[in-house]
Amino acid sequence: MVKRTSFEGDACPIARSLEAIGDWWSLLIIREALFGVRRFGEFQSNLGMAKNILSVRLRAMVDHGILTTAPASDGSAYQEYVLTPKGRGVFPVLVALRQWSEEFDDRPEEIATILVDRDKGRPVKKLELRAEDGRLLTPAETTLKPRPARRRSAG
Amino acid sequence: MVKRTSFEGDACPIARSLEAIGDWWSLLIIREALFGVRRFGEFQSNLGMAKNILSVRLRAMVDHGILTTAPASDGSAYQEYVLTPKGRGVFPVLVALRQWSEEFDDRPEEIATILVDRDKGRPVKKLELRAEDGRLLTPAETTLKPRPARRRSAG
DNA sequence: TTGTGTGGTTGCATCATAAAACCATGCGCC
DNA sequence: GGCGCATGGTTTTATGATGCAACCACACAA
Repeated sequence: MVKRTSFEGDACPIARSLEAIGDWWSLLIIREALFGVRRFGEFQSNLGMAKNILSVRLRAMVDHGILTTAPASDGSAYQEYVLTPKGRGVFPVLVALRQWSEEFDDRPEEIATILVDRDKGRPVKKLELRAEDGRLLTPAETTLKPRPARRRSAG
Repeated sequence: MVKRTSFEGDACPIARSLEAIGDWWSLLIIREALFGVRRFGEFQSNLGMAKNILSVRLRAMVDHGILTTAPASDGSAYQEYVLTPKGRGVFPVLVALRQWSEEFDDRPEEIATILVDRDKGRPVKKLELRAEDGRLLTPAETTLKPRPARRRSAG
């Protein structure tokens, strides 16, 4: 197989996420969707991507439960693509990517926008990883444990 | 050009991040590196990926300042690949991907590991986006603003 | 019926990826 | 000091993914 090695059966949750949204376009499509974009043509012109690729990606994300097709909404007879809760759950990933760029990009002056708290107009805080008791955690202060079996092994 | 449309000059920081780490393997390589993997062969066998691709990815990430090559460390005469601060800064992205999978994966029982606080052995908290004053923010409570110009326009 | 706009699908050229073969170096061994 | 083997890659070659352009389908209007 010279296929693009699927991570579908992988036990690592990171690999499993990448299986769904780890390609070039999906995260940008979700970014647009979070801004309220719903129509095929709007995705296409905003992202400047090929229509066939967009078509394939939208369908894949619908299959993954990230998007849903809604029959209409503003009168026109075409369907729309709206985020499911699973799709909206990608938001922290996008924020993490954004903040990584803001912190480490070699040409930060080329970054056009900052993410702000809508109420105050002030930049948001950096995402922080905290322990159950609220302690800030560095990567080294974390570790992986085997997932505990579900009670009754989920019959 | 039928190239894989580069986002290099894009003003969106998310696109810029994806330009560097948005491909199939880079994030998994960084995941391994955060676990302490440093050697070519170890990356290769842990990830089960083709050696040529690994070679290309490692070089690209070195070029991007995510990894550095260290001449040696444990006696053997080969070089190693170690994360830079920029590389370690990817950690929140990986955590966000992991948590997305944990929350929304269709087959969560296939996820093998959970991320825990090393001290207490307890699961870490979900990443949260907060305003400057500490208020929890939903996507809808955020917005984008043009980046303010640097003082003196960085003459 | 023709024309236009939206929402796609199809065809074909090109690029990226993957597997395997090959090459280079270091090292144990005799 | 030549032989085999492990490590760390590079080259070769086949195929899947991507991108552009052209085409098709449907709704609506004149």
